Amino acid sequence: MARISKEERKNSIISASLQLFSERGFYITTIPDIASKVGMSVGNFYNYFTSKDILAKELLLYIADYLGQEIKKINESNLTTEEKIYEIVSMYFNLAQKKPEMIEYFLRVYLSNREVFKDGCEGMVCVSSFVTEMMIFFDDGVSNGDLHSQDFFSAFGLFMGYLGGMVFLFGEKILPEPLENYKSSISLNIYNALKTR
Amino acid sequence: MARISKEERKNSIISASLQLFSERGFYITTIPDIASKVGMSVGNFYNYFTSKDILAKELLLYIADYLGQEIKKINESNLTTEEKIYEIVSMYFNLAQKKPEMIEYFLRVYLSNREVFKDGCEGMVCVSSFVTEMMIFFDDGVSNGDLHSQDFFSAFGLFMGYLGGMVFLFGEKILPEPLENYKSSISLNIYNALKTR
Amino acid sequence: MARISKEERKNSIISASLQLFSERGFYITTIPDIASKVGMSVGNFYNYFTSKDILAKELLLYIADYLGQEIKKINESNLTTEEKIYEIVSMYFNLAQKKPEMIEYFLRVYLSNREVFKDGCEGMVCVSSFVTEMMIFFDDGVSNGDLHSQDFFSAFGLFMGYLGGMVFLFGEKILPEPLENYKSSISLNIYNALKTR
Amino acid sequence: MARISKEERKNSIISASLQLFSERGFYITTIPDIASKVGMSVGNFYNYFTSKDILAKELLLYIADYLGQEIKKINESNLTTEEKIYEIVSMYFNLAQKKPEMIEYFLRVYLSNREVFKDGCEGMVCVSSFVTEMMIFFDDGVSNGDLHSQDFFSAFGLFMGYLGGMVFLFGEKILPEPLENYKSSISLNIYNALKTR
DNA sequence: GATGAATGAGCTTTCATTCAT
DNA sequence: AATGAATGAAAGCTCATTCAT
Repeated sequence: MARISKEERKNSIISASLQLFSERGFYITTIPDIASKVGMSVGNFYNYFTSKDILAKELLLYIADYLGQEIKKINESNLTTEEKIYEIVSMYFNLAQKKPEMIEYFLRVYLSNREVFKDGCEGMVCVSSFVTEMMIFFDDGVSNGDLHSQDFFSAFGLFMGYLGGMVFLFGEKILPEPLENYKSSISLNIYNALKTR
Repeated sequence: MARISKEERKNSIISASLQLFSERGFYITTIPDIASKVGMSVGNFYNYFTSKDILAKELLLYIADYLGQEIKKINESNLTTEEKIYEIVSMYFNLAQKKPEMIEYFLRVYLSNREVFKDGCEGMVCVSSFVTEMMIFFDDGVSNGDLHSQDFFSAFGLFMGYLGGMVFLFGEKILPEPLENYKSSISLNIYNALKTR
Repeated sequence: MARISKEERKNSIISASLQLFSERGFYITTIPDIASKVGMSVGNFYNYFTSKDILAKELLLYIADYLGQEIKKINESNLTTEEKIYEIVSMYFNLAQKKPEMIEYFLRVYLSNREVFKDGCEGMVCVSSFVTEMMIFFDDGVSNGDLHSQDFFSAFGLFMGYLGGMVFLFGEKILPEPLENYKSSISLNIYNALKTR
Repeated sequence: MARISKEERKNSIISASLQLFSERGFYITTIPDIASKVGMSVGNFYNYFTSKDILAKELLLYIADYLGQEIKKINESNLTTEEKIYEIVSMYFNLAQKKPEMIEYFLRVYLSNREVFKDGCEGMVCVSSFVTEMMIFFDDGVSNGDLHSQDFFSAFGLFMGYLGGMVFLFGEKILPEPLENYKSSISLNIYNALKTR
């Protein structure tokens, strides 16, 4: 009658470490911190993840998969391109408010600790499930005639850089209004930047 | 007959640490690393900066001032708003190629190591000289009737998030073309996003 | 319908641990290593040996018994003392080539990890079955008038130190020729050292 | 007016670690043990030796050099080969009594922890200053016509294996008499084994 | 007998910072 | 101003052993 399955244990580590890493940073968070948050011994942690770096990489995959699935839903919906942009912005900002650790991990851990992800997550290897869906979104928009054709990364940089920048400002408590209130204007800015001219 | 003034010594620490922090990251870089790159003893380092964190904050001020001055020049020029956008993008990308450590420091050290800048650089305190000039740019554009009026941070997030995102992709060697080639399309995207509707 | 008796299980642990200890060393080899080589769980290992140290001591007894029996056969044969020396050398070198783990365990684990054998294998307690047969060999030789009378340990040190030294050099791949080729000259050296003067 | 030079500090680490390693074994001895025996902080230890393994290798070189020098003196003396054998045995046994840690390190640390010396001390690399002098001893004896010509390692194994074996028995407190008393008979045994036939 | 998750003490090593010189 | 040896707390990780199932 095991209460807690191995899978559940692993998930609780993922959840605890995601929070700690995104709140405090990768180097500030220690394995004892994580273990004690999960309610497990340090030694036992290593039965689930063989190193701190490997945990970091698995977290990245986890988040990229999550975001990829969310965008996939939007891609497969019957919305217009302009509406899809709004939905993506909305999903991203909602996530940033409800589970800030996911977006923060992207912004603060992944984007800045190159050395951690160097081996095993080169290029976009570990975030491909997310990037792929963004590619599909753009390709669809261009095929529809809604978006003007351009280098994917230029459009990607706009979209994700913008959203990331806003969440950063939000996290710094600099924004005068709740993220919610920016959804429309930001979606419109993005649409205006990318739409067919 | 001192060859090297105190000011020059300080500058050489700034220059060396900027490179090391942006290449390797804040936590990976040690004070001995910096001291040895400067050609100075560890003990003497502390005559110039009283802690590693304080060095990090001074670097941030240094970079924000530099960027602020560059944007100020553009603000004070006789260019149209659209041209100014191009000039800012151009300045930013040129810098990312010639002195990548400055932009990388912004992206990788400042944006992600909150704990380091928490005390002393809350909010925008340490980057105000840069943010102020960006505010002037937007205000001017709106006054001119070139840009539509909106929450400053929404516009700021677009501009800086976009540029930061592109430089990140560039640093990851993911961009298929040199940064140079993106200047026009990105400036146009930004202009279309912000211009009067 | 148990396929594997308790005795067989124990033997397979002995065999696996002997190999691992002698190849990698006592401290490098972990109980999980041994268990996985045997194909058994870590927990179950402790049903057979109550600690790592106890396993080490049982291995020592096992090897000493084996060697003791081999020498006993030679002692009980009708060979001359000189021939017996050759047979002992030959047996030892053959073993070092066919089952190197036994000799290596003697040389590398027993001789150097005093702390492990301190309690329970003091003095010659755990190797007495082997030492006893060597004593018999010498006593017989002296009785025969073939060997000159001397302190047993001086003769024992010569014999076993010499053989151990050669096997060490062999294991280090320093010997220019196969062990085989040294049998005669070494037996002769030993005989010349010990024979009646 | 520095009391303790860097060189002296290093020597005190060598001396302390040699004792601890040979008494307790390599894996049982911890860096804190060594540091506290020297009266130094753990961190400072690493200013002198960059790792525990490197310390172990430097100790080996140190001992091999010491032994090499002692044998060199004997080689360069005007003694007969038989007398030289006695001198070597005597030197070795004296050392085993006065500075047992040196011989014990050879026997217990070097001979058994292959993994520690694998990188950097392959073959005889780290003990060559000692082995070389033993080679000279044998070559001289053969040139003189005192020793019969044979594979060097066979003679070396006899000599060093024998001495090592005796010191081992001594260390185990198995020898009925002090080492001193064995010098003559052992020298004679060695001489009889190696002399011209 | 058998399993393997769990424990926790303890290891090697690092590094910001200090301070006697 | 300059040196660099010294400190010591703390990190990541290991592993013999236990125990609920």
